[in-house]
Amino acid sequence: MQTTLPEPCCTIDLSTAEQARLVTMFKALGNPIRFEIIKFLATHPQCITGDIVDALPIAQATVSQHLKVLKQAGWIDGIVHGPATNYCLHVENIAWFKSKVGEIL
Amino acid sequence: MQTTLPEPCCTIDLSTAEQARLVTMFKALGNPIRFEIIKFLATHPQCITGDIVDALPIAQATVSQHLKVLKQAGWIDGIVHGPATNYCLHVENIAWFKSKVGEIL
DNA sequence: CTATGTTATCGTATTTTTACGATTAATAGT
DNA sequence: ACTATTAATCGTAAAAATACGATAACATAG
Repeated sequence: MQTTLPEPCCTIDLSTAEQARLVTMFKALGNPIRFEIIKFLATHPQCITGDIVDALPIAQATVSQHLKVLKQAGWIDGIVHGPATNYCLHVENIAWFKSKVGEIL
Repeated sequence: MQTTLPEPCCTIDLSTAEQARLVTMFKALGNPIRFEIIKFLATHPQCITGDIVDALPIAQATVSQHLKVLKQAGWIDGIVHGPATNYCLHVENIAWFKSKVGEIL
């Protein structure tokens, strides 16, 4: 009953680095708190860490950790402004993500 | 130096259930092996579990587990055909994912 | 220089994910 | 019914993610 492996119907053009970057972006948004942060930033552009902390039911240290993950994944950008940090969505990377997902799926 | 929380610039229309579903889909693809499986299915439509196992460097039990995660997340569909299972991408759910991501980001 | 406000990092406990071998389940062929 | 083939599930060990309090770092105000 074993069928031979069908020939590929097409190829996907994606470098190892690009694929790793995509997986990292998927992983970063695969967490309810981080998704909430992205949603918050989408509706509240240019807010500081404290605003995000206030909007969430978790400790400041944990929020900071999640922001780090989102930043390293490329979803957000943090600009230090005085003692505070302004966070915003990284529009270029988000566009790249959507474009690549559209190519593949 | 504390700024007041800026007013939301817009709202995002997303039910709790939809948001949970999106997070689950992001999480499922946030794993290198599962991403590879999706890529494999995109280029090799209608193959069986064994084909996927052969294409990956991990044990059959682990592949089966990953397939379950992808199926529960809605990325793929498994149709039992004799002793084997044919897997394919769940095109409707994928379209839904892309559409929602486009709305939000 | 000191105090304050803001955020990041450290150390750690708990939970979740990942991977494996072994076993079970289910179907098809003889 | 018996055997072979295919895939899912079980039990479990190891690794990674998540959350917290405490502390450190850094800029600004006084």
